[in-house]
Amino acid sequence: MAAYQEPLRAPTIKDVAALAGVGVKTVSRVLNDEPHVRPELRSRVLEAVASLKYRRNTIASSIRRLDQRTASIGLVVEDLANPFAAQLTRMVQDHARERRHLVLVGSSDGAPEQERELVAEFCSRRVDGLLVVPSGGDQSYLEAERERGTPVVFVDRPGRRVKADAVVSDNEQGVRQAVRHLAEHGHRRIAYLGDRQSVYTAAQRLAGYRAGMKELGVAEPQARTGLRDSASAQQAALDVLDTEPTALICGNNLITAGAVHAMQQRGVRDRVALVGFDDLELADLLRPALTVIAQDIAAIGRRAADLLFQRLERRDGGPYQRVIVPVALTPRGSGEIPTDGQGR
Amino acid sequence: MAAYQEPLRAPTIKDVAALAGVGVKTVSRVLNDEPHVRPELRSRVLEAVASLKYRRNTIASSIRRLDQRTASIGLVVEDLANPFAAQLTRMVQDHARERRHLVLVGSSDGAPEQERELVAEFCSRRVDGLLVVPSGGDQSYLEAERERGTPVVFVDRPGRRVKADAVVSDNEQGVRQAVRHLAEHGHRRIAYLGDRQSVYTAAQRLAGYRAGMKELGVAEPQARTGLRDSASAQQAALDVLDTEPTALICGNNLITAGAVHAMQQRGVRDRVALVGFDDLELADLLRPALTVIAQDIAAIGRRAADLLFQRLERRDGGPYQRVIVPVALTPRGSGEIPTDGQGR
DNA sequence: TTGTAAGCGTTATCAA
DNA sequence: TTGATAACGCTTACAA
Repeated sequence: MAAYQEPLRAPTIKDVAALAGVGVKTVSRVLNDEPHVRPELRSRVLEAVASLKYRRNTIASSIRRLDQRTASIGLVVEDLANPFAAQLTRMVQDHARERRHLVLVGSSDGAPEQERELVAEFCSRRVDGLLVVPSGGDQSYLEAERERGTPVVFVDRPGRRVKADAVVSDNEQGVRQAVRHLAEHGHRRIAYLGDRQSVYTAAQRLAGYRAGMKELGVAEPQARTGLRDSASAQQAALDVLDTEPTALICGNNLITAGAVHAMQQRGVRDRVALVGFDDLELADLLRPALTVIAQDIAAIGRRAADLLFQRLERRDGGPYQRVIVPVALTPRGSGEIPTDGQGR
Repeated sequence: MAAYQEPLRAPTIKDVAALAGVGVKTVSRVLNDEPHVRPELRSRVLEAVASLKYRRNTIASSIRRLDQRTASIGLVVEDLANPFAAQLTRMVQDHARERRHLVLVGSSDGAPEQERELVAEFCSRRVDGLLVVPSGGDQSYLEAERERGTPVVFVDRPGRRVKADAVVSDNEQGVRQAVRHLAEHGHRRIAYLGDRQSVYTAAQRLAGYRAGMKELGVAEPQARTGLRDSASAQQAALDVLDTEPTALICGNNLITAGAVHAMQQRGVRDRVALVGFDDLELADLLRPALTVIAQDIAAIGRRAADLLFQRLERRDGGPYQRVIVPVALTPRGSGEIPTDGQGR
């Protein structure tokens, strides 16, 4: 009579045992592929499992098992909608899947409290390990988790005031390489546009620019920093273009987008060289196509996942490591525009 | 002596009770904000919680609680590295967080077995609900989950052979609108490039193209389908351009990228109009900038999450719904190129 | 080889 | 208002 059907109680190991006519331990043995089960009983159990559509309650099993493992890991990124974070998450997922682990993800939006909150929720769910792209503030609160046996690996930037592994890109070398690349095409008046120096990666990249320019023997490099979005980058680029640089290096993809806008506005896309940090979806469709310093996101994800699972497998994983992943300069046109005597 | 420190056992509700000098039930009451606890005891419990750094084991609590809720949901997308999936996931996360739920994510890569496997893992963890971007094949296997009380909402495409809610974009109207838009700029020779018709969205979009062209009174619309990647789209676009259309509509962003390449190769970017389905990161940096039919990913994510949580809140959520989310044509230049008498 | 009983950390029951 | 005790679904210890 009732249109609404009460949901069926999910079958338990007991139901399976009863149907198969064996004890619960035998069912447990079969489900966990433990030895010492007569083939006949095994098949009877499997039949019962199939006919009841039994599905093991992983979370119940984890609370009892000695290692308390949940076969899940937590990942905190800054913003999952951002392509870097999305690709990273995908990589982490793939590596987690190989180890039969599931991934809980959350976005911190760069806010330390949100980061902490997510970590707390993950730990409340007893994830086996944590992968964190740390926001500002410090990560000392993670010491407590680590002491309780939850390993942490930082990604993209090292954590602060906490001992843990970290996997980061070689930001400095990347920009340095960009400077050299432009120098090879005759540039010396190379300006730099960067994000706030409080951001770890931004500071590293700026350092790379300075080091590169020093190497080039340019006394007064021109760097504009503190650019937090595309619009401010565009404005800064317009200002900088007035000083007639022959080349521009942009510290991240938002800045690159702003700079391209500015260059189009000034009509100098074909005359001023441009190298951007981070690859962009349509980089090769622009004219000239964008030369970029591309991060090896696949490698970052793999190394981070490997480190985490390594610590998970043997509790004493050795000293904490900082892995530095090389970046690759990808020439597509905009970084190979020669000076043609336009600079001084 | 040992360099390696044995991880501390995480404190339990019992430890808290002992320290506070109360029974475990009282602690549980405090943690769950239940009434009938003397303020004095409450504060003693909270003190103990703080000093032990106690953190409730959510998974243990879920196995005992009557509703068996885990405060987590599962999301299966095709490929998290894809911007559509990434933005969708972000939206779902935000809405889940509002309801204090966590999100487990996985990528199916469009493979039905991977989709099933992910769903199985999620259900094994007893997620409260499922959000699924269905792959090919059918989703009848989800009936079992729904019967056991796990609601399912399909996203982007409806599931097959299973009754469940679905939230999809208005693909047909979108392309139809694109045809009208181009017609308003004088076009009649409008060609269409689309993905395999076995893909739900591709079939809908093609239907929109056909309907639009019929409305326009064009007897023989020119559609090329079956394009599964950028390279094949580029080749198809080259072929199609030989027939001298005055405008092109592309069924998804991979195809759009291929078509833009082809148009640049032929040097017709400024002469042939272009409208693409799906927005692209740098669409406004191209010259001419790309006119696109943009999906409202925020709305899709919100509606899907709302439907799911609605079913979660009252078990009898009413009849299954198919929500159709409007898309928006975003003019940026490439879709507003006039025919200039180049077409016939 | 198999099954019974205890126990994981929590919430539910119910008597005090 | 409080807490002892049972129970959740599972694994582990141990006895048969």
